[in-house]
Formats: sequence, C-alpha cells, structure tokens
Amino acid sequence: METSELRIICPCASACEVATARSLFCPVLRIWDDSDKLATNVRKTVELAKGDESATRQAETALIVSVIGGTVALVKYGANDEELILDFKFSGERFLIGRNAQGIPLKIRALTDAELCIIDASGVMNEAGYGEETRDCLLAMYDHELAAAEEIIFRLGRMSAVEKVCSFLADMARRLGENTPNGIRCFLPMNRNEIGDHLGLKTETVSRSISKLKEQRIVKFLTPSEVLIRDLEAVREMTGVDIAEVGRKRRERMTQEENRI
Amino acid sequence: METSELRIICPCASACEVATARSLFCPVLRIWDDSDKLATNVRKTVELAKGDESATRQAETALIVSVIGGTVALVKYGANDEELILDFKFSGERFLIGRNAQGIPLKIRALTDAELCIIDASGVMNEAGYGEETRDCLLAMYDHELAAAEEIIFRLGRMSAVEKVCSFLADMARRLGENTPNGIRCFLPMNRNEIGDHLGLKTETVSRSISKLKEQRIVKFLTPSEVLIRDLEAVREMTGVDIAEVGRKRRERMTQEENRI
DNA sequence: TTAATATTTTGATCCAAATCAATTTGCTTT
DNA sequence: AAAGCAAATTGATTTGGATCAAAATATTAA
Repeated sequence: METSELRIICPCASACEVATARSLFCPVLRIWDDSDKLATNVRKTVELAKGDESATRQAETALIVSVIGGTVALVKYGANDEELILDFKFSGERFLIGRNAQGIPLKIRALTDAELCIIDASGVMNEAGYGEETRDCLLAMYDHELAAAEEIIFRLGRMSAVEKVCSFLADMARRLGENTPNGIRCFLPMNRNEIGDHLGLKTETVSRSISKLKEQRIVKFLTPSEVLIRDLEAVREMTGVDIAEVGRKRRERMTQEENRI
Repeated sequence: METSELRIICPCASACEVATARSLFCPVLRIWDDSDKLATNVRKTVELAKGDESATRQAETALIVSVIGGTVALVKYGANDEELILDFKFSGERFLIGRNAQGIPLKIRALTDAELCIIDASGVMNEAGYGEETRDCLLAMYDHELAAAEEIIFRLGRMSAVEKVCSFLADMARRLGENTPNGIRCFLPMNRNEIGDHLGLKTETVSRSISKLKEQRIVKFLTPSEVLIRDLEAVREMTGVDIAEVGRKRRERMTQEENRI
C-alpha cells in the first residue's frame, strides 16, 4: 500500500480499473499517498443521492472532480430550462469543470447514489512544490475533455439517430465494457431517456435505433441495461471508432496497476 | 513600441482588437517583445491560400495557433469523409489543437487567404524560465476552448434550425461585430454552406432560417455577408446569449490596448 | 407469487429539415 | 453596362425523427 513515487494518473481512467478511494482521492498530486496535506478548503467530499443535483459553485480556477462511486451526468441548461447531458461520468473517472464553464449553467446530477471528491485546482497549484506537476496534470485533463467534446460535437452535428446510438454504445463499451468471447459486454447505468438527453434524441427514437442495431445483429441486449457489442467491424464502419482491442488493453493496464500496488 | 512587462494575452482576443504581427506572434510568452528567442523548430509561420487545407501534424503536446490574417475553419472528419466545422477562427484569434485531437482527423482549412503562426507548446514550455507562465496560458486557452465547445454541443443537441442560426449569428457578432445605433453590425467571412457545415444544417435550411429571422425583424442583411442584429433582446430570449454590451465593451478593451502600445 | 409501477418497445401520425429543382440576386470580368 | 458565373433564396416533395398513443416487458413492492 505504500506508493511514494511520482506518478500522474491518466484522466481517462475508467471504472474497471478498480480504483481505491486512496488513488482516487487526489489524482493530481505527488502527495497522493499523503493526502492529508490538502486543506479542507481545497478538497471536499460530496455525497449525492440518486436524482440529486449539485450546482457548480463559482471558483477561481477549474474544479477537479473524481467520481469515487456511482454515476453522474454533467448537465448543461439552456435559455428555457431545456437541458442536455454533456457527458456521463462513471466511478473511477475524473473530470474537469473549467473556470469558464462556471459562468454558464452547469450541474452535476447523480444518476445513481454517488460520491465525489472535488478539488479546487487553484488551491492545489498553490501548494508549495506541486505547481508544475499539477499544471501538467490539469493540461492532460483539459486535453482529454476537449478531444472528447470534439467527438461529441461531430456526433451531434453529423450523425443519424442510429449512428448516434451506435457511437454512444461504442463509447460506453470503451469506458465500461469488458471483453468476452462473443464481443464486448457492458452495463449501462443510464436509462433510454437519459441517453436521449445526451444524444439530442427522444426516448422512443433511442429505443427504435437500438432495435435497428439489434436487427442488424450489431448488438444484443441481455437485459435492457446490459449490452453485448457483437460486430465490432460494423461499429467501426458506422462510427469510425475502433473498439476492437479495448477490452484486452484495459485488462492489461489493470493488471499492471495491480502489480504496482 | 517597447513593452517588456509580463502579460498573458486573453485567448479570446478577436479581430477588432487590431493585433499587430508582433503581439500575435507569440501570445503565450513573457518574451513576446523578443520573439527571436524562439527557435524555428518550435514556431513556424504558415501561409494558406483560400481553399488550402493544412493537416495537423503529430506533435508531443498541443499546438498554439495564432491567426495573423484571414479566416480559417477547424474541420473534423468522420468515418466516411463526412466533415463538420468545429469552429471558425478569425484574424487576431488564437486557438489550440490539443495533443489528443491529433490522433483524430482534424484539419485547418483556409476560408480566405490566411496566415498562421503555429507554436509547439512543448518547445515553449522547455524554454528556461517560461514553464509556469506558458502552462498558465495554455490552461486559460484550454479552458476557453472547452467552454466554447460546450456551448456548441448544446446548440447542436437542443436547438432548432432557426435557433442554431440565431445563436451562431450572436456568436459572430460577439467576436467580429461592432456596435452601431441600430444594432450590432457584423461581416460574415463564410458562406451559407460553411455555416451549415458548422451547424449541422444544409445550405437551404440556413437560408430559410435567416429569412425567418429577417421576417421577425431580429436581423437585417445589408448584403448577404453583412448582418445587422437589431433585436438583441429577442436574441437573448431565443439563445440565452446576451450580446447587448459586447460592442461597447470590446471598443473599451481596444482603446486600452492601443494606449498600452 | 402476484400486484403495482416504471421503463421500454412498437404503432400511427405529424412536422421540421433534407432533398430535388428553379429562380433570383449578387459578384466578376470584360 | 452587359455577360457570365457563383451564391443565395424560394418552391415542391420526401423523409427521419418527434409526437401522441398503446402494448409489452422489467422492476419493485406487497
């Protein structure tokens, strides 16, 4: 359990790399094995019950949010209370709420009971000796978020309903799925309505799109919230995303991780 | 013309803050008045003729791109050569091409003859003494890009054609427009087809949406590429964006800028 | 296990945006 | 100013996804 080496955690870590509370607590710092150094005004733990929404308070810099458990949705609101789910964030993932983003209506909604650790980046950067390291980690996280946002923009701007749903399922598989002999199996922690709120579609359209993907034998649903992606080549053709090796690679990384600790 | 003080330029500077080649050349560094310190392998100037596309080369870190002159579009490609314009970038603006984004098909297309200055962020960060400053500037730029991306996601996911076009025109007015007694006047450097490629609409739909906005007296077109936004309150209602004070504030900033130099 | 409720799926119809097709307007060049 | 061309607009029709409505399936509670 002692890990004192310098290490910056990949911001795209996902749930299956079973993360300990310790490793999640402060992913940006060398002092990750000595987290008491962080004053409580810099970090705080938030527990959300299913359905709760946490307004993102105004802050000087970005907030680093680690999902310790559960699933949350990052929700953006428009002029007339319309809402769109920018992205889902799963247990083990970390994400940013940018400084600018706090000027705009943005909330974290718990889709399940969830626990978050929220760190004010400015506070961390001011901790003596950790400035450059923290900035590098923040840069990596921003970079990751921006690339993900660009994928989502393309999806919303150019894809049909079926393509949107397919590309969404591929993304879920990449982040949550595990390899099986028959394809990538993945539990979906959100319902059809929430998928629609993310893809700019209505519940019925999401359901119909899923039905079409089932007809084409691209996916199979074991239960309504458990998908098996069977035809990875078809997914690649339809969405441009290659998730073929995802499961294997993720398992390798996991093993590495476990060996290290 | 001598400005040796420390200064980090706002990444959202826009065309009307008439930027000198000097100030644009290296917006992230204290050495901005001494730019020869940057080795040529770190920075390079690119001239693009109208219609040219520049593939974004692989790089270790992000690229900082300053638009010295002209208008470019940041284009993302999908599985089957479909393309979507992530955003337009105007003379005087700076933007990032993230590290991750270079793994995905992304190109810079010149909508007019254009001149760019491209800086490899890793090179700049390694310049002795400028690391922290550069990182802070990069963080500000990432933050700006991410917030803009989230606005675009909402627009594509939740708005109707008319709302998309209205919110787009509002954004253009904010970045390019100038106040007049009758509203905000703004020259649009892109055609209807390119607007459509950005909003996920077809040319005809863009045109029809504009016609509807004209009927409602919200906008008026002096020429097909010169818009006057007349009803700022209607724009705010429709899009949630308040551009009322934009022109005035921008003029103030400009004056400040000119006084400083 | 059954009942009650919520979610998902399927069906029928409608509408906004795409598509196909002219026409008009605005720019260039001579 | 006129001709030629490109861009924008308008019209007619089609279509993908929304909407309205019901049925089927899951989940939860009794």
